[in-house]
Amino acid sequence: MPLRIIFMGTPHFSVPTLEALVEAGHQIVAVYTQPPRPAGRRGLDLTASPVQQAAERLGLEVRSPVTLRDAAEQAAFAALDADVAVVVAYGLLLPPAILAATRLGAYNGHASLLPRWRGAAPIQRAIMAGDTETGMMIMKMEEGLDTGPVGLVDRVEIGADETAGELHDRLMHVGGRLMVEALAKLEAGKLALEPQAADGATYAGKIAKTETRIDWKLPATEIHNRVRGLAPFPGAWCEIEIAGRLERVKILRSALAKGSGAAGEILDDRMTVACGEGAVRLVEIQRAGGKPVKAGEFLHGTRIEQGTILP
RNA sequence: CGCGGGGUGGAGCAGCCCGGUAGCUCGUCAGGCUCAUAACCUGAAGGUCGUUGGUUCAAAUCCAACCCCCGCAA
Repeated sequence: MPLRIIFMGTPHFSVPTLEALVEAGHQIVAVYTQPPRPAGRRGLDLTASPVQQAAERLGLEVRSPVTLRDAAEQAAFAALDADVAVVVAYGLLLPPAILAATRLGAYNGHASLLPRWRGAAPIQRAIMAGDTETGMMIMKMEEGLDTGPVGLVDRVEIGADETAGELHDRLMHVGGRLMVEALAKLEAGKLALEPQAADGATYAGKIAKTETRIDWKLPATEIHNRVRGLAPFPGAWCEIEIAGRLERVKILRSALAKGSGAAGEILDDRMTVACGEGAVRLVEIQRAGGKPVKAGEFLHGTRIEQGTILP
């Protein structure tokens, strides 16, 4: 039995779930997403969200209200007479009236092992914290931020060198499958909801730009985790003197290495940098104005002398 | 009209200010050496220097317009 579903999501992460629901034969009565925002360097172009682009490709109705707080929007939502709302990284708070406006309620796909990493950036925070395991959870939404009871869990190992981008891509597909499974159970009345653990809640706050600069005084493992957690977006960065000028470069991939020295010191001709404790090798780098390149290619055009101290 | 960097053989860069026969580190191909934790030696191929127009005896280099890429900021 197909369900009448309202889908709510915005970034790439949400798209596989939308596609999986369509694939599973459900009826998507409307897709809610964040309105097109100016993007790009010229400042003028409005760019539709990835979810909107996918919805239009699939021939689905798209709605992009700025808020769901006013009565008119809530009435329009309720008038869809949906069975369930499926929410994945939508980006807007859902007021109680919305949560209660479908027959079965609103269900959210979240990329962490709740109650750890509630909030905006669970994937990045998990890697930055050095977690070795995370997962996808399907929970019933409540008023609180990611506090609802959990219906399904799929645990996933985090590789020692895995980046947020890679983990993101894996989890979004896991999330799609898990949501389809959850809805099948829900429809059959077999979705058991369990309250989240009382202890261990942490919040995955948005990434602030002050966190993206690499501090070479930190231990190597922390720097490596930060590089992984911020790659490919927004990217951890540091400054390197190139041709006599300090230039900002993003570090998109690193590896833990042996060696020690003053924090920020280049230890060899392979971009191994001493940290406050231990060392990391810079593996993939992007100069301002350039595209990402392997450290080897970077060095073909730019000599970095051993003994240089990075600020 | 938000700020800024850039488009040079397959890759990453230099050369541009001070116009005059295209350079560096790699890669590729051929041969040698031989098994080297991103080897070494010798030789070779490969470029309308983003596009269009202008200035000039001469333009990668100066001028104008346009296309594309990227960093910051939103």
